[in-house]
Amino acid sequence: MARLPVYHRVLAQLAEAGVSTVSSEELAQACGVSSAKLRKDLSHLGSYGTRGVGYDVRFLAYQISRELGLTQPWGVVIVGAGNLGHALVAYRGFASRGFAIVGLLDAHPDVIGQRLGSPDTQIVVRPLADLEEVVSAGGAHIGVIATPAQAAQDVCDRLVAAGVRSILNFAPTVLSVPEGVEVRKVDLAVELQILAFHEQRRADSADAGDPAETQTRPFDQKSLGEAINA
Amino acid sequence: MARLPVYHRVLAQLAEAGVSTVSSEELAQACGVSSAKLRKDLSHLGSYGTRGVGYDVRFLAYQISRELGLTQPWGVVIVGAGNLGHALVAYRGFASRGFAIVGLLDAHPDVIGQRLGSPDTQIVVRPLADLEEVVSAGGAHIGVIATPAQAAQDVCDRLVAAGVRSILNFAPTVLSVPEGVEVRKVDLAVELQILAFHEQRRADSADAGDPAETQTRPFDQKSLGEAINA
DNA sequence: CCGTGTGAAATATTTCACAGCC
DNA sequence: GGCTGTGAAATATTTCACACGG
Repeated sequence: MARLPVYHRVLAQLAEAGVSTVSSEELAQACGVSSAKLRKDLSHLGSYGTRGVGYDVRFLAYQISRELGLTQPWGVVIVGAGNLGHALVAYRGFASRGFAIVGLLDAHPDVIGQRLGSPDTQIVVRPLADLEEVVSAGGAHIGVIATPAQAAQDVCDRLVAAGVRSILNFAPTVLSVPEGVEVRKVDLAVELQILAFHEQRRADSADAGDPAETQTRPFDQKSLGEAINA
Repeated sequence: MARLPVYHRVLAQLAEAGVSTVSSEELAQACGVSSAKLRKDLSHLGSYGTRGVGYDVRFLAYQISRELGLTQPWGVVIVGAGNLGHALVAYRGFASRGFAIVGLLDAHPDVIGQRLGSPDTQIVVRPLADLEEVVSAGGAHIGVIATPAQAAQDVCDRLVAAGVRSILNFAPTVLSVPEGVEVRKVDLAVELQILAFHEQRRADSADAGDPAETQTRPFDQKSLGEAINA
């Protein structure tokens, strides 16, 4: 479960829109969760709401950002300057949430030295060999792996050896890391496959009533659905 | 939960490496899950293993692909031809799993008409106005939103109106969709924030033993950690 | 009144542990 | 003997429903 960041983003948007107070019901709706779940989540942070009124938007946003560690800057190293690496560098959401890209690395000679990013936050692609130096000089806390699957484990090992303990992996591979290192992964094909599964389920239930068809798929659709859902 | 796609990918890799049989223990390790969980997940599909032996790699891979609906091709429309759109078009993992990009759309005049993709699977950026036509002509089942947050809800509405019922959203916004439409979202900033949270927790526990410091953060770290974990 | 905060109940998921089959 | 498949137990998460404070 990772809903705090969503709450935070929605609160930031509300604040920008000039809203000063929200009820759990309103905020929950905007975040796509139930109000009971939202209140339970927030209750873990403390009692920041006012009964009969709701939550102060800016105050709650601040409390969540403190909780998430967004009040201090985190250095991010991105390994892989392909299309995905480019997309990450261009992504506006990082800087605004306290993430600073302290390095962008790639193994391919053609892209090394390339200058990316907006004029104010320019970044140069450096050779993969500089990884250790970039991590220690830049004080990077988080490593992002945007390389081909083949290179991912090696890059991961080097990031860990250099002291990085939080890794975001876009390569379609299961990384093995020592105890204490946190890995999160984003796999585009996996997301599409989950959607395909639901499409298929819809197609299947469209021919419900055909007994022969039902016979050839002798599993429990309900529990399988539960098994694959988020 | 969405582990079937991972099992499938690892099985495909094993098959390619010439492995013909795996035990739940081995496969689980390669997938980064416990063997009990793996067996429980697989038991929902049927009894495809052999006691005392394990699973036939190719057979199990096929059964999972059937389950996921990977045995038939799914059309994918990508809206947004920025860096992320480019990355998605370039991603090899789609075609190999039965996903065909039937259209790539963008609102920006500069990129319309641009040709992307490898020589064999070329794709041209078409104007956003063609969305409805591309969806119906291409028989698209899945829509991918890779636009700025601002445009996402409008694009989503048009995709749904055109008949798309499965959406993968990369824009940092909560989409509202009618009943029966499945939305999955990938938010890069959210992933980084979750990692930042863990970094912060580590930093906090580093100054454990300082009572004053503990006093100023009067929440239950354990349950919060549980609340944010995947 | 209204809406938060929260115990208690209902669900869901994960883990255990072992019977059963190859 | 080894490994799957699975009930039963242990955890975790979500939902309910309402007491309590502003």
